[in-house]
Amino acid sequence: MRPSALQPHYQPERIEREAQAHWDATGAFRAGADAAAEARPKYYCLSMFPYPSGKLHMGHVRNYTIGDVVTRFHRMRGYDVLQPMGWDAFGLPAENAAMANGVPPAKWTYDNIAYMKQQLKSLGFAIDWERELATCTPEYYRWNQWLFLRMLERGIAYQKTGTVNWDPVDQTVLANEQVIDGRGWRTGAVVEKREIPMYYLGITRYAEELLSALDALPGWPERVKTMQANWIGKSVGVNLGFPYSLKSALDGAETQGVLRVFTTRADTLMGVTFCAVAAEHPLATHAAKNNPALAAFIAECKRGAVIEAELATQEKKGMATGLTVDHPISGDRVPVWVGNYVLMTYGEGAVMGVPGHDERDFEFAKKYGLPITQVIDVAGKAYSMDGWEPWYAEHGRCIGSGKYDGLDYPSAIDAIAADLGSRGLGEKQVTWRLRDWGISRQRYWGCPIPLIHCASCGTVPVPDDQLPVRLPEDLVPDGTGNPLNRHSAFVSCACPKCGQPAKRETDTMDTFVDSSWYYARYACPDNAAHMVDGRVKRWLPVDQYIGGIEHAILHLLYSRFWTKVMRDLGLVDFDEPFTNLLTQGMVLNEIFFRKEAQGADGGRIKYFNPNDVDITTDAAGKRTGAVLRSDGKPVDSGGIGIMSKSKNNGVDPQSLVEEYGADTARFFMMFASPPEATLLWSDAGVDGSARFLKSLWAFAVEYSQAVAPTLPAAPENARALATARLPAALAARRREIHLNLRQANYDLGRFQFNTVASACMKMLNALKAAPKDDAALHAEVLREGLSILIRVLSPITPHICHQLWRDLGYGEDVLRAAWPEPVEAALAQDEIELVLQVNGKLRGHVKAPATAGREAIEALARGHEAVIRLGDGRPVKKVIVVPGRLVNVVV
RNA sequence: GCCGGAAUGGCGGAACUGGUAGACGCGCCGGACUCAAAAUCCGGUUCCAGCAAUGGAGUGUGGGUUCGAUUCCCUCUUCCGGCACCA
Repeated sequence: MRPSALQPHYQPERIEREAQAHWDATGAFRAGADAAAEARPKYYCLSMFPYPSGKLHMGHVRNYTIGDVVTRFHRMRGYDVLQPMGWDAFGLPAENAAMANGVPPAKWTYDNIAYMKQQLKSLGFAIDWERELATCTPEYYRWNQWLFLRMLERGIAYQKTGTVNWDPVDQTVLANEQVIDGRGWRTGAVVEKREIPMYYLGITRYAEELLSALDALPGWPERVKTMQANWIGKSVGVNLGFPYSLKSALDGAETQGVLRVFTTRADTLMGVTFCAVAAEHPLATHAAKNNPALAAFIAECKRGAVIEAELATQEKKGMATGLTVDHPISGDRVPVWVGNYVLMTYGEGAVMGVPGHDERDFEFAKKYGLPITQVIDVAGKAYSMDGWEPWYAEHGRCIGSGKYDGLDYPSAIDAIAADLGSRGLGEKQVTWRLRDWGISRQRYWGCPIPLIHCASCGTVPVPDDQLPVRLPEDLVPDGTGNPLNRHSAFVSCACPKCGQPAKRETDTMDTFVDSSWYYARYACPDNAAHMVDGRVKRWLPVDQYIGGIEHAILHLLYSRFWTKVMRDLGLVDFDEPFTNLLTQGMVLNEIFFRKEAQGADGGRIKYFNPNDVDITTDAAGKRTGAVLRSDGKPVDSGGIGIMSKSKNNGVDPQSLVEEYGADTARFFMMFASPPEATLLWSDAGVDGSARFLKSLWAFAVEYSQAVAPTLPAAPENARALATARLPAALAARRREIHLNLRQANYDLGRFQFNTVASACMKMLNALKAAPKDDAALHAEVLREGLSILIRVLSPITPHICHQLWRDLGYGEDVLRAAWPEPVEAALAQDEIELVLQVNGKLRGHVKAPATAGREAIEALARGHEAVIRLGDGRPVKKVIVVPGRLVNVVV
């Protein structure tokens, strides 16, 4: 076809508008659009859907550009690609916005979705928008409710109590994020722990499969699999009992009991000098009845943090209960302590204290003067009570353990477990760190839990034909508890069993429920009668899932669990939802804040956007501080952290797109760093990306007439340029093109897009440097080179490539072009240059025919001036030849 | 605290299986064009010594394996992510 006239100047705004209009008009990104598409192999490329927080942030742009590059690359390689998009639309920020602005969360959310969708469109992503979904719509969340009821029927969902943060002033449950230094974020009141009834999903039933199936996920990064395995935390040990008898304070009656503990170090059992229980443990409660000091200590422990990180870092404290239990082997009396470091949620809520061989117990014993005994000997090491040494915790042989002396770790555990078993006081056991998934949230903006509480029938599931339980969309939370509680139209209902007036459950589901199966719904978002249908079979599982590393554990684990539940219900026929996973590194930015002076209960922290902050430097250019531009007064540095609303350190990509265009924004995002790496945001360098695209455009304009009319579209395939007839200098440039193509293809395969961007820049540099002595041959090399460059670049900057492909006359639509492959003949060379090393140090280069053998190269090296000079007559000990790369002479 | 990861010029980063460290780009320096500026183009740019040829040092710290280590092993430091109610 004849090329149309290229605009003389690069006009991204116009090019991008036209390309997007073309894609819209042709329905370019509809997956499975017709029979021809269905005939191609499918490829499901999914990026984690965004929370509609208001505007896209850089993390989104990075995530979705990566997904788009993968999508477009596979499309050109012949796949029928599905890349859908939707909205993780329930959650806390909508309630916070409602409190701040008085706007209902629903309106705020839908407005945000409309704005962000337009932003996504302006970036030119190859998204099939016909499949768009939002989790806050009843059409979506009814299936959360439906599946929850199926889980309830099977006992996978069940009720028990759970601990929450309680703000006593606002009379409301707070998220962990809303607790700052133990105080409520709005009231500043000291937060209390509360035990309330909650619904749980039995993820621990799937612990074994969730762990072992990690091995069947070769397409997942090792680090994610390791994190998940550690989170699931399978440990094999011994569950053992310390018998005790208690005298009732009321009537003096003796009750017999057994304190259960779990340990992976049963071999150290004879070194037990105390036991420690959690503050919530029944023994602690019992002991506190007549012991006000202990009761006060327990109360203090219970007041403390809910968050594990805080529990783990707080000072280890304990108090004796005055109770003792009997050692299960020796029968010795062992004192029972309450320890603030013992977690009620792990194992039995009690641990045996072996200060001789556990660092935490050692510190605890030192602090409270409890005895320490050595019961494990490691050959050649001398034990001392004075200070902890890491080897104390190593495996060794038992000493000071009576009949077990001399046994090694496994045999000691076997012997001790056998003896405990014969007394009915213990057995080997597998314990998991993983806990069941508590999904109840005392919040408005979430999926209602479909239950009804009836005075006579108890808790009754909402019948399937009454689903969905619709969330009223016009409420405005005010921070004092769930507004659903006060909304009688929602709460009041009839009991489905007896018809009597009853109350609807007002807790909503954890938003992780919403995101645990959305990937399946994209296959059939329009099905009003079923959660999933046959179309899932074509698209699922997801071939490539892309999202932030911060989701490595929770979201991905919950999704895997949910998939297995759906499989066991016969809804899907695969075991794992995501075949390949790319964990994108986070986009970080600096954090600036001021602690504002406030009342007696401490200052609130106010965060400032880095865009509004100037860095001050000294004469040497070294950073001295930071000031807020608006008032010139200093702000504190909060270090570097993930871009987030709460830290106000996000950078709006919109301005970047408006100033430079989507292609530049996309190119820079890909060029700045490899996808998996953490990226500290800086827009220094955006200019370079813009310059490259401008320069590419100018180059295409300059040579469009020379290059355009002569050759068919993909000459490296259709009619190979004969390297032999090219002058050497021109052939060398052509070789660069194909070398960079080879490199780009390799890098695309491993998702290293920054070097793909580099390769494109190098290709343009090579084309610019191609000698023009022979105008016809020069034009042919350019014709081929540009066609390769435009196609390789098109997944990253699709708009400019769309336009250039047409205007240079390569074809109608670069989307339908075949992906280029390097031509072997173009890569071949007669003579190669080898690195010459003497004793491992670079001393020069030797040229050799490409066909030269080991001996010939060795001879060349021995005769080299540098080898003779540096060898200084010493005998050559060894010559190492790495074919095609280097020769190293050792003297 | 525990689990996972990262560290390379002034900056972002490259170096595929242990084989030329710093590709590509930014910034900076010098030059061309311009009345001037912007834009663009050309050259230089890890550090130290030297006019140069060249030599030495160098991939967070300290050690180890190897003819050869950014790459493998051990140690430490700092930073980032997760820790179950932010998403």
